[in-house]
Amino acid sequence: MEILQAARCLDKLGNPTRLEVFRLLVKAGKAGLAVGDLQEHLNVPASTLSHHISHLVNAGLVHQEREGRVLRCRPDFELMQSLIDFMTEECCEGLGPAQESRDAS
Amino acid sequence: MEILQAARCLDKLGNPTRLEVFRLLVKAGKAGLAVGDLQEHLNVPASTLSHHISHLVNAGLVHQEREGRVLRCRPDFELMQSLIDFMTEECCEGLGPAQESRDAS
DNA sequence: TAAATATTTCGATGGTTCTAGAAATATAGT
DNA sequence: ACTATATTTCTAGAACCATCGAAATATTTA
Repeated sequence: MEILQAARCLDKLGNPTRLEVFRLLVKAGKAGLAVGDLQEHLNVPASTLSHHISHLVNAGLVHQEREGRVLRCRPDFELMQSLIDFMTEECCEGLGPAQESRDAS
Repeated sequence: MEILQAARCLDKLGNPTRLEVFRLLVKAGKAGLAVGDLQEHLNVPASTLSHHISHLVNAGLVHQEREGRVLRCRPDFELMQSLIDFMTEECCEGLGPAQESRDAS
């Protein structure tokens, strides 16, 4: 994953409401949740929620599919894993006990 | 880690300049980098850079220590690991092959 | 076609963030 | 004390984001 895409995803997940939305979707598993289900969990008006979901969709973190009257939202697990991999590899090296900045003699 | 703290960290890392700052610090290892070192890598004015660094410091992702005339910045590896753990546990379950949403019969 | 349900789009408002130049502060060396 | 270096704080404007009510759109059922 490129750094700009990572920053974009992190930015979207950096809003408490959106992070909670994403978390609820993940907890719901592959079946995901309808927008209305999310609304019941999150004390926000429909228009505000819709706005936040569209951010997540734009970033590719969530996909939507219409099922009759309801819109089902599913998280993109692969993208999330890519993001976590990026953070681990690019932003968290140096944690291991053997890691030291080699002295530049 | 609580969800609000996670959101705050993600929000701070969600800016491309700040993400790059943090990444550079991680790559530099435990020794970290001085603000001036960062400035040479990142094409931004000092005041803008300082502003971004203070966001990272406020979130606890970076610590600063004065060394003579320069301010040395070090990433908080533990906090970053906590954030990655949060994302993995709270926002990425469901990836394993055996994971399915159990039918609520 | 009308009514009900689910969700989005529109529009306005207030707040926050980004950016960057100028001035201020801190430290070290002369 | 003065100068140079390193970095922050101040200030202001532009851009962006969150919020939410109202109106619009999509779908199902009567």
